[in-house]
Amino acid sequence: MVDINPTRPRRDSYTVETLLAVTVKVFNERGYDGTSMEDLSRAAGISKSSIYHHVRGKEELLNLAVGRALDSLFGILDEPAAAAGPAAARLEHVVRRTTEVLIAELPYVTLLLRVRGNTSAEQWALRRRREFDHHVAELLAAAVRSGELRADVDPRLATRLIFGMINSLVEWYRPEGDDKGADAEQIADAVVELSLSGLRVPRD
Amino acid sequence: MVDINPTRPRRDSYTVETLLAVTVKVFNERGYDGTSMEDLSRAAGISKSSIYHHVRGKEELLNLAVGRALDSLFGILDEPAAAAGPAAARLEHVVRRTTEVLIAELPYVTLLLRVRGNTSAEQWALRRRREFDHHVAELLAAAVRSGELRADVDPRLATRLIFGMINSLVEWYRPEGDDKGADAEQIADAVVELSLSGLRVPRD
DNA sequence: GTCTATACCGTGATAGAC
DNA sequence: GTCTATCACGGTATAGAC
Repeated sequence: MVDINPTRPRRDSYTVETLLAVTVKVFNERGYDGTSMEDLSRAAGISKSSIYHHVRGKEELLNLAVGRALDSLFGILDEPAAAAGPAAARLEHVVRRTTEVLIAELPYVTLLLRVRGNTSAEQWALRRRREFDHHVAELLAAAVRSGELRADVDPRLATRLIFGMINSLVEWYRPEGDDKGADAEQIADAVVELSLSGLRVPRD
Repeated sequence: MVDINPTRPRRDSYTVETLLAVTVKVFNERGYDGTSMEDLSRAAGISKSSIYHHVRGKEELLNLAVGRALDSLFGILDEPAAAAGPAAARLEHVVRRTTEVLIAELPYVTLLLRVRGNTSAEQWALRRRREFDHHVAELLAAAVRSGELRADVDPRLATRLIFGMINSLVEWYRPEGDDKGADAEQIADAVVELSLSGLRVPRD
């Protein structure tokens, strides 16, 4: 008989997937470098050496986590609404979806955003993040050229500030209850509204 | 004869201040936990044990750095333009000055923003940061109540997003050349403009 | 104020039994 | 698939000479 909820780690028998979920939680609490294999074994409820049965070591756990986050983010760029139509509408879609994906994959994206580039695998993650940002900056620049967005703010700078706004979610957002979807909706609205229309009351 | 530039660390004879400058740089590159005393001694050009002559240990260096960043930030709230006048104008001043201070004290604020709360000193730093944010959220809420800002965005959420935008500077901004002040001005303008008016072209 | 030498402990990782 | 036992290494920190 198959387990009803395969994403929740069960004591007695881990898979890489369930072990990863526990691991990422601890990494985010204590930082990657601040987490020892001892910490992980305690959190998972198994011995250190049992962890090595599932993965090569600590760094492999990090790679699996950030890889998953990157896949989710790049998936957004392939969505129809991000690939065709007026540039400003495509931008709005990417901004909204990035916010939603960040919330849906919160632990994994959190870890991705904290990677500093100490190892070569981390540097690869940083390069892919820059690639994603660059793609969005292109979109924003196109919207400026077509007159849909203001020309008096540097597209690169604006892109960075908007991502700063979105990415900062990992610093404070904590899912509560079962209406995580509604939460995400409300926050995504605020992000889109703030970045496109601003806080000031409209004059008309 | 007194040294011309006491903020630049000289080989042969460190002070706590000059040692701190080197330390913070390395902490930001490799992460606090990822930095060993060996790393610090190599970067400073003195032996490990010489470092212990100046400070009690690694954690004291962290405390000194984040304390300095917090002092700079809280100094903003005492400025006249932040303490009196219409709420929206006070908010705009705090947003602009926070951006400027962050750029002026970049290495120290960067370290502050990366603190995760592993030790009690780090938890204290997190509490003070929240205190600062709370103060600004109050300002924003007051501006909403007086009708100066839109009422359809939650003040707490808006505050967090704006700080997210500002704080994200530490992830990518690198001072270049000698016009650091001009840089700061341009970025602060963009932050204020984006958060208050948004990217969309005005309709009037 | 700096050095060399070293104590001591926690770390990531392995061996081999069950 | 998990365990206990153990290893080699690198970490923070200290002692004491110059």
